[in-house]
Amino acid sequence: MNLPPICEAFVLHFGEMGSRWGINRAVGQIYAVLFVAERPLCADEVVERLGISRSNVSMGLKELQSWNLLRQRHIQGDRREFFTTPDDIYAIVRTLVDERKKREIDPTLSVLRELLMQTPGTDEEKHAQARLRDMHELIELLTNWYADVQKLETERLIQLLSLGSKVVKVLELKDRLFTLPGGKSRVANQNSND
Amino acid sequence: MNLPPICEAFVLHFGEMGSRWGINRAVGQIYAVLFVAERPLCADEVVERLGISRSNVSMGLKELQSWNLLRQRHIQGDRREFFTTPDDIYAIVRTLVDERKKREIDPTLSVLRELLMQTPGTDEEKHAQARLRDMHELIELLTNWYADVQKLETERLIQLLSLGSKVVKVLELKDRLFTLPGGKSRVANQNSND
DNA sequence: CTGTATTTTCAGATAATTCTGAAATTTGGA
DNA sequence: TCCAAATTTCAGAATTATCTGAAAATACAG
Repeated sequence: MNLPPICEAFVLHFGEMGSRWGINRAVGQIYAVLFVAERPLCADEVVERLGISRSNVSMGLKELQSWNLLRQRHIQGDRREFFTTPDDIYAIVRTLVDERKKREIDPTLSVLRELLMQTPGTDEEKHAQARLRDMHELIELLTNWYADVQKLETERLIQLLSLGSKVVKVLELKDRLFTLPGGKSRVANQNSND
Repeated sequence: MNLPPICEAFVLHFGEMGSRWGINRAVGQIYAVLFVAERPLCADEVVERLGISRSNVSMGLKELQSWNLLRQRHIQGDRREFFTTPDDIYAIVRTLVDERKKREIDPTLSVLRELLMQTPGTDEEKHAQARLRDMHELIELLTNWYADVQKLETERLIQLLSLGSKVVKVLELKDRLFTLPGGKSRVANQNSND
């Protein structure tokens, strides 16, 4: 691997981590190399830095492109294509989450919905459906939250995340205002599940 | 596969999805079978339902246990061990996130910190460190948010998530209150990054 | 302690994924 | 159009991961 020590350590770690997700080692390493590079690199430069075959890099770049994780650059008078990762790391994470959602969550939701439509034949199936309903509800809660929060500008998102659970103080206040002394909520809570 | 249609469809999908994460197909299927089962199952019952070898089930159960994803039950006068998933799906997701964080995020954070301590030898390394610093900062923001929110009771968590970006209205109000007419924030924002 | 039910381990078989080099294709300039 | 640089494709090799059956280990009643 033809990289300065800091970059090499990062690339190796990132490749390793990538392989714990659905992404294979080479693809993870290619992304890491582009992520730390000062300028866009062409495929042959990636080959040189990682010491893997040209065809492997070609396939890896294609895969990363299918995830929308790369930007392409053309340099005047040069036929090669150059690749970078977006400068804005928040944009990278948004893309990553969007794509994983599209590939993993959405199909799961549609399977769950389909199975919840079916008429259970036995008590066993009835119970299974109840479990799937819980799962469906939770995934919807999470994806709706994400869809909502995703619309925010990065600065607002950072504010929101920095606040963490302190937001709950607002909720507690709201509860105090809208709850009768007995403890029962005055307003029905659509997400209450017990 | 010896399961009613609804269960079978779910188990197959879940196994498929599991294999896109670091988890292999059999392990995903074992978890799915236990998740939809009406009562705790012993290893042989899992074998019967999935049609895979006894040893594969044994290894799969061990792996799931190392993720803290199973509860064990002993039945009076029965030598076998019975397994279930927790009833509370929120508890399941919390465990899942905790474990993934422990295995993937924490090691990454420590690699990033280590690399950021090193003295860069070249401009290339200096630039790489700047990128790693961005990544480190973002991961910290996300994990701190999670650590904070994780402490909430499930009902509060649901409230918080249901609110989504509506929380931001509070932030906007806060900004209006604490911002001078010129537009510059009156209070320094520790997380501003532009 | 003995015998049996149950679980675990692990070497080798099987299957799946990843990687490569060579050939085919595409691209853009002359 | 033709040529050469650049990229992509793909069959088979190399590597990894997964699965199995048989053997070993463990647990527990009597």
